[in-house]
Amino acid sequence: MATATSNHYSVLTTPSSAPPPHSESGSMQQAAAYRDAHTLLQNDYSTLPGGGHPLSHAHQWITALSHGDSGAPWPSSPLGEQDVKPVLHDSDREELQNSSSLQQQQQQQQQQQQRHPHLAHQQAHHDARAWRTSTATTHIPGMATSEGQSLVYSQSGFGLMPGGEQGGMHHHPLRDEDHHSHSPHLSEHGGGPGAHQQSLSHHQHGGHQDQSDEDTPTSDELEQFAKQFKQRRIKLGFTQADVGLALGTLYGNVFSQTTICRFEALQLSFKNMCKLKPLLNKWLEEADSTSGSPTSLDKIAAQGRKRKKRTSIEVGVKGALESHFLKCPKPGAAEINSLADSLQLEKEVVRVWFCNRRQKEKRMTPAGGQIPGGEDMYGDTPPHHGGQTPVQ
DNA sequence: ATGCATGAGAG
DNA sequence: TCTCATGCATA
Repeated sequence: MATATSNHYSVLTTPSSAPPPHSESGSMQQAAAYRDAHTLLQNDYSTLPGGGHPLSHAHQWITALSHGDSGAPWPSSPLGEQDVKPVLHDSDREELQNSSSLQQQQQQQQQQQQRHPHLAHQQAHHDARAWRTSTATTHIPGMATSEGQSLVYSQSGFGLMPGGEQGGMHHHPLRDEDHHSHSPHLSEHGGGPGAHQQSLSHHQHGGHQDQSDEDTPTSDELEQFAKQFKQRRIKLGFTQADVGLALGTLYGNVFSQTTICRFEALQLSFKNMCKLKPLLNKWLEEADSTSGSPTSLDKIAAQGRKRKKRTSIEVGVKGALESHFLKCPKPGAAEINSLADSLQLEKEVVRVWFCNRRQKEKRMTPAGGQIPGGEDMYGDTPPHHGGQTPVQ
């Protein structure tokens, strides 16, 4: 049946100290102490015996940002050197951004760094799915942008939103909602993520507000950029991981190889793509100008955190899950329970599987060949909460 | 390159 | 609880 992790994860609790890093313990009780030998071996996870505060890896720096950009924003915690991030050059982000040279007209020098005590609003109320289905429908209304909410990510600290401002970026082409039964998808980028060069370069702005179209990347622009980026990156001899780390030194915002990869493959949500683009754009400039010089790429030690071992779901089980997904993308707790029971999986695993599955459907360039614009996908149609109903 | 997982934030 | 951004671990 399921592989190693069906029952319990290797729990090698150290006899000395093993403070469960999980602050939450509502749904996963047993999960309080995964300690995988692998993890422990690969990364020197010191479980902070003293401080004991479960820092959430990358999220640490939100605290640092509050200090402003004083060189090395890394709090590095009281532990000293567990994750000191040597910010080599604290290049001025402002100036560099102004000098956008080789890229498009995208200039968002307006990066106001608003550090609230909390930095919230991670999810704007817009729907970021199917962002490349630009010309989806004809209706595309003005879409009142929620000006009030700052789209500042809790993680971005700086205003690196493409909109320059935080008030005008929820107007991407929303794939026709589920209501629309028609979708003149002209995206004929046949072949998937590798052969898209479509020409839907048009702006979905109904010609209303919005300060400038330049700063709101269209799906097409993003595609082109991603492609171009990858090309340059490879030409310069950098790996995706390198870029991720470099972003850390440039912005204090480290990203993993995974994220870079997904960016290049356009496997992120529109919003996410927009957020990352300026960063990567800047990196390109940096890398370009520095090409030839010994760019000191630092290897930042991986932050520690115990992770549950990845559950490998068997193909058969996966198939079953997919079948259910087709019928009901959003199963309720009860259904998840029964499913988990019949499939002999943990409820959490099933729940997460569905979550991930939904996410996968939302990003474009779906693996399954789900071409955006190909009508509506599964009966998404969440008949509730206007929270995610973008079109207003 | 991608599958499963974590966690913040919102409802 | 869900979504969404993100990443460790792995195929």
